[in-house]
Amino acid sequence: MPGTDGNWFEILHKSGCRLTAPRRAVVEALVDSLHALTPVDVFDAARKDCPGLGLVSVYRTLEKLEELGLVQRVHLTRGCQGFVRAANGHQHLLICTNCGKAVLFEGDKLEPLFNIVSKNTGFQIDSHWLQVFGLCNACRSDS
Amino acid sequence: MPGTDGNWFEILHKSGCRLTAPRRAVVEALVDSLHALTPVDVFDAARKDCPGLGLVSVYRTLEKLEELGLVQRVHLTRGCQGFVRAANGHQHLLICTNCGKAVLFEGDKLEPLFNIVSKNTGFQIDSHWLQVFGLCNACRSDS
DNA sequence: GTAACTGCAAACGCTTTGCACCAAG
DNA sequence: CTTGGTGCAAAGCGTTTGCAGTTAC
Repeated sequence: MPGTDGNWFEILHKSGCRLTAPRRAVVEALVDSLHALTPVDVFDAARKDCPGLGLVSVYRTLEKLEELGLVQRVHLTRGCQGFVRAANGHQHLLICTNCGKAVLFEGDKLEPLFNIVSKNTGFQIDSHWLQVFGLCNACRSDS
Repeated sequence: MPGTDGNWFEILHKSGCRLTAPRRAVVEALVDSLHALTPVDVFDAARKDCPGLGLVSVYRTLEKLEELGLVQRVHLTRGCQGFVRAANGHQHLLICTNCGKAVLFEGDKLEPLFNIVSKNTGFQIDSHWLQVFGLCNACRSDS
């Protein structure tokens, strides 16, 4: 859903943050991207808008965005340095293992499974976390 | 499933690894544990069996065990430094957010969901990854 | 004017690498 | 004897922190 960046600025503003050029650039980089981005990826992208930007500001803005639930981490086999726009409600991440494209999909259907698991294990289940890996349309055609 | 450590040694041996004291200690620490362990956790536990053990050997053994599919990473919100015994087949991880207890459960039921997602997104789905968080029986009673 | 934000440099912590020695097979 | 494994120390790298100057509001 493009065009939601106005909301992000509004949310940031409402939580007492100032809308500086470096922060704007970082936000734009993440809102515009359909891929999971590492801090350095964000840095590189945002530097085009704001050449003086420092990596530190990227980290600090990412932290704030994660705190506000606007951005979430992507966990890959080799680490969890990726960030994408956060899912709303019961959405989950689908990631292309070739190009890194990230898509959200609905996954409400898990509750029945959790009820069974809860009964069998005695756990009180609070949250879950599903990531699916595969090849996107474009990358399938290439191979 | 306790008592599977014999298999691990056999598998290691068959893939050309030598069964040294440090390696044995690291393997024992992981086989015995029902919790996700960080490299340092493993280090501490394994040092009881093998006092001269170095952290480096823990890293190197973990790498080998992951390579052989005997151990898998646990991804938590703040990082992915945890290791537990790997799941067999279609099992998934259930983790207690209080004590770190890790339990495996069957989760075959996801295929229908993936078929729908695949149809909707054009992705070819290769693998998935489900982790569930909650409180285990013991930790529920405590609170 | 005030408090939040900035970039820089230094500090930090976890992980990896180089190396000489050791031990399993 | 060969080759893989070991511990140590140092290097590496991504992230965090301290700080003085800057800027949104």
